[in-house]
Amino acid sequence: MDKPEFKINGRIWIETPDGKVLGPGRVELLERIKASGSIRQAALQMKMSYKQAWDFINHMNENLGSPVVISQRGGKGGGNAVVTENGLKAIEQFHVLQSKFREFLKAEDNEFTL
Amino acid sequence: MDKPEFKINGRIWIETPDGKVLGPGRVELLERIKASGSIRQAALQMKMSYKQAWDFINHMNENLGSPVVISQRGGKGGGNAVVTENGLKAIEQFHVLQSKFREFLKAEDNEFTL
DNA sequence: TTACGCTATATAGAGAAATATATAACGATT
DNA sequence: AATCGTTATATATTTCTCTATATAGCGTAA
Repeated sequence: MDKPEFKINGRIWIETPDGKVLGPGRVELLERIKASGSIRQAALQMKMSYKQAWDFINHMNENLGSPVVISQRGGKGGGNAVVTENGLKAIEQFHVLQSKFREFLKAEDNEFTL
Repeated sequence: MDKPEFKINGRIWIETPDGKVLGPGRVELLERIKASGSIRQAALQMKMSYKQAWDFINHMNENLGSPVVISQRGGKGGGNAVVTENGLKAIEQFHVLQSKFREFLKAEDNEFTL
């Protein structure tokens, strides 16, 4: 049969009254900062401009209760960035949500047929 | 405490190997075409350019198995557009999905706290 | 004290995406 | 035949977003 294959897909994020504050991209950014200790390197890895990465982090730091990344300039290596405890919790909790969402999508995947 | 209020939000859509083919906006467009009998009027109501509306419809017609909108030019009123049986099914099924998704979001809404 | 590489910030520029505009085609109605 | 409002299509323009670029600030280490 030439029935087209429809796939249900989607995206979830966390928002405050000020708008989106955390989503898959920002979480990946946090994880890469955690791994590399550098905003710049994380941005490069994701082929994202440093400015965008910095804007994301700044926005998260200001809207996620307490900072998720603490950065310093100067010193060994020129500076560094570390993910805070709060940031680690954000990563963890978003992963849980994302996992449940994937289950939802999987469960509904055969529910759309024309 | 000044714990910020986090809201989980998201978006779902239907896609084929060629990309997104149906989402909340396109469904609303179909509904307005159904109600008005006009692509132009539906686009105006949604403050969307006619071209964008037409492109959406064209893409849906070509990727949703069979056409969802049939349009004619000339004649009484200058022309008209009607939503097909297939289009009605698409609207209906997407609403079902969307409803389940809202339930999912609601259920998970307290699951993100920092 | 100089060099290094990163953070921090502003501004300019490129690219993409949406909109606006223009034009042709069409058929019932008058 | 002339009119009308819409569909259909192409092109130009605008708007927006992202990227690129430039510059300053910083502290450790050589």
